[in-house]
Amino acid sequence: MSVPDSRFDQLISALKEHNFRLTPQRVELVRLIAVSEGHPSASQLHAKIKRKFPTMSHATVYKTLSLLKEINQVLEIDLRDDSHYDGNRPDPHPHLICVNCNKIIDGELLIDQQSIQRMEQESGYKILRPQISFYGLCPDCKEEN
Amino acid sequence: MSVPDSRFDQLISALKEHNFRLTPQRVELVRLIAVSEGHPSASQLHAKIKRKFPTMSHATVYKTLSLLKEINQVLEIDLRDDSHYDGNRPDPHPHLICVNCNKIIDGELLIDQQSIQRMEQESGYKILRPQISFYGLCPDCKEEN
DNA sequence: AATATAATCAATAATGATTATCAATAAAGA
DNA sequence: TCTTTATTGATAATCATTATTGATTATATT
Repeated sequence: MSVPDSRFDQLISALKEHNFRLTPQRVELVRLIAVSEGHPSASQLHAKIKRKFPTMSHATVYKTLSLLKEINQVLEIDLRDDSHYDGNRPDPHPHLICVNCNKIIDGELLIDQQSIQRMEQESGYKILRPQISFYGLCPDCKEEN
Repeated sequence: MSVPDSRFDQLISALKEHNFRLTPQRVELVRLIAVSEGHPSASQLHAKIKRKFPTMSHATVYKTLSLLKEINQVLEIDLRDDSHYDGNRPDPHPHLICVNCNKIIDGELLIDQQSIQRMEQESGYKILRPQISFYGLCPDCKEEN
């Protein structure tokens, strides 16, 4: 009870809370997300899940990721050719994205909650999902110049 | 001299500085960007520029926008189906994007330069272009629930 | 001016991630 | 077990963006 749930359990609970059905495909995708390191793309997740569910289609992966995104359990990292997902840290945080090799890592940046509230008040928007991307050069690609 | 250049002049100067040629098509696109209000998409800019240059192709618009993006004169706002551009405020600032009607407005958020430098040091990345998007509901769409 | 070189343009086709459709299937609760 | 209805999966469609290529234009050099 006082022990924090595993990431897997958190995700499953979130799906239940929102009355989404727990299909085997979903459970497996959630498992993959929970154990994933880094920031896999939809295609990469699809490739992995096909080992257990050879008939799994792209559309299903996309739909499940959309669900999880909507209930704020995964962050989407919009790249031009290929969205990636962060399933281990649902809290808003920035990503550093290499414009040369596309490597993505988590960034640490204190996001002032008060500033966000002020922005909501001034704009009248209800903010649902922050997406903070810093495009630049990773250490390796920085040297290649 | 002490009077700040117009946005148009700034953009033209930036292109010159980087030794990009000033073709009539580019000058016109820059003009459209300088006078644009809001956050036009590549298609919208293309539609406008076709009035003066009926043969202008999409590719040329994209290439010119890419140039301007690289020299940090326009911010790209990556939406899934359709990138939009902010050509009037090249300084990093957030955008509020309605997930329902796609309306985009500028946000005001003080981005602590020190935090960014710290993030660069910790990660080893060289940050070139921040992109900060807050997805949510605009005032109109907020009510429709 | 004339020529050589390089940049840019425009038209077309190709790419490829994402989404729509819809019949078949299966989860969840009675 | 039965019923309801969300979900799945196969297929095809969409559509922004990019690649390609040959023609055109600007720039530099003589």
